[in-house]
Amino acid sequence: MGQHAHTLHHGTPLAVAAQTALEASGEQWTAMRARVFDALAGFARPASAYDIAEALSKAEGRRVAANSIYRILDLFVAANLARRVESANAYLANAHPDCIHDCIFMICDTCGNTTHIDDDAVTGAVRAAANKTGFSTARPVIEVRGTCVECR
Amino acid sequence: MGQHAHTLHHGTPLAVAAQTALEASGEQWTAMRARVFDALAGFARPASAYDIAEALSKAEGRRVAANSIYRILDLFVAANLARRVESANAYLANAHPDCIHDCIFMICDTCGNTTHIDDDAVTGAVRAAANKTGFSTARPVIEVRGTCVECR
DNA sequence: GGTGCGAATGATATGTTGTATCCTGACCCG
DNA sequence: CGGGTCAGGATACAACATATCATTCGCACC
Repeated sequence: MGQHAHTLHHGTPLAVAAQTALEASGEQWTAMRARVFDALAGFARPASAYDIAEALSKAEGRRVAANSIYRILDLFVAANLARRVESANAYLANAHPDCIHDCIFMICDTCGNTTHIDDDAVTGAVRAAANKTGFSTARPVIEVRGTCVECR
Repeated sequence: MGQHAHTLHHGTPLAVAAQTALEASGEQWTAMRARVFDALAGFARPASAYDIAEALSKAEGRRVAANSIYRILDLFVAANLARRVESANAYLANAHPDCIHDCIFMICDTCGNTTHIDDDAVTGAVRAAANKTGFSTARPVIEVRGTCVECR
């Protein structure tokens, strides 16, 4: 198993790690971006851009438009601060922006809770299987739909 | 590698295999379903429900609404006649509806061409990794975004 | 032959997700 | 001051997906 030590952040330390990572990729850590990150991290489950727009609109007492959220989420994904869950059309904050993995998401079809594992042996096998056909892998999307322990 | 012999169908034999598989799952093979299947199979790349609706509308000289297509596609996916490509919000005809796999799609970000491999060792490893955490896997979504041989 | 039923499809409306375009305001720099 | 760049706002629209009710058709049954 490709296990290794992670620095897992949450709460304010997570936001700090996110800021560090975003700035490391040459982008600014603005107030708006901080609020979007906090909102995203505040969701227990994958949040859509519209979920975040709504949460922010409520919190700030003004209308925040979805396209602003998309812009910022795209930035976050590019900088590894957030991940897109393709099969849910939604996003998750990344708890360890400092290290890069192809991660495997497990999405509960009943409650929506989503966890992930980083298993480089498995993700590496997926990449290898694709590359063996001549395909050049940029980004594996590995998600597992099913039922979580609580909902079993 | 979990390779094994497949009966690969295309053209009319594929439609016949599809009909057989759909009827085996207790559903009717109607004229409309046959047309949707043909339209889907006629696309080289993953096709959205709207792509199919448009193709059918043109071919039949009448407006075919998207919801009819969605209904039929859902049926096809349930009966393994078609697959949904989650990261593309689109569908592909299954070239061998007779046997069931967790398959791995490779989607070219440049040209959109999509191929797949059936590698039970790899997909089994994904299922196993998820199940080891207590998660109960129903359906792995394994898709690889990247660049195909031609676009390299 | 009429009648009632269920399955498949049609018509329409609406909800959700994602982009495009143009504009404003802040900041920096010469 | 004047002009650049960048973040974000406003608006519109495109693309994807579902909900609801109506219609049609085949078929069993009387």
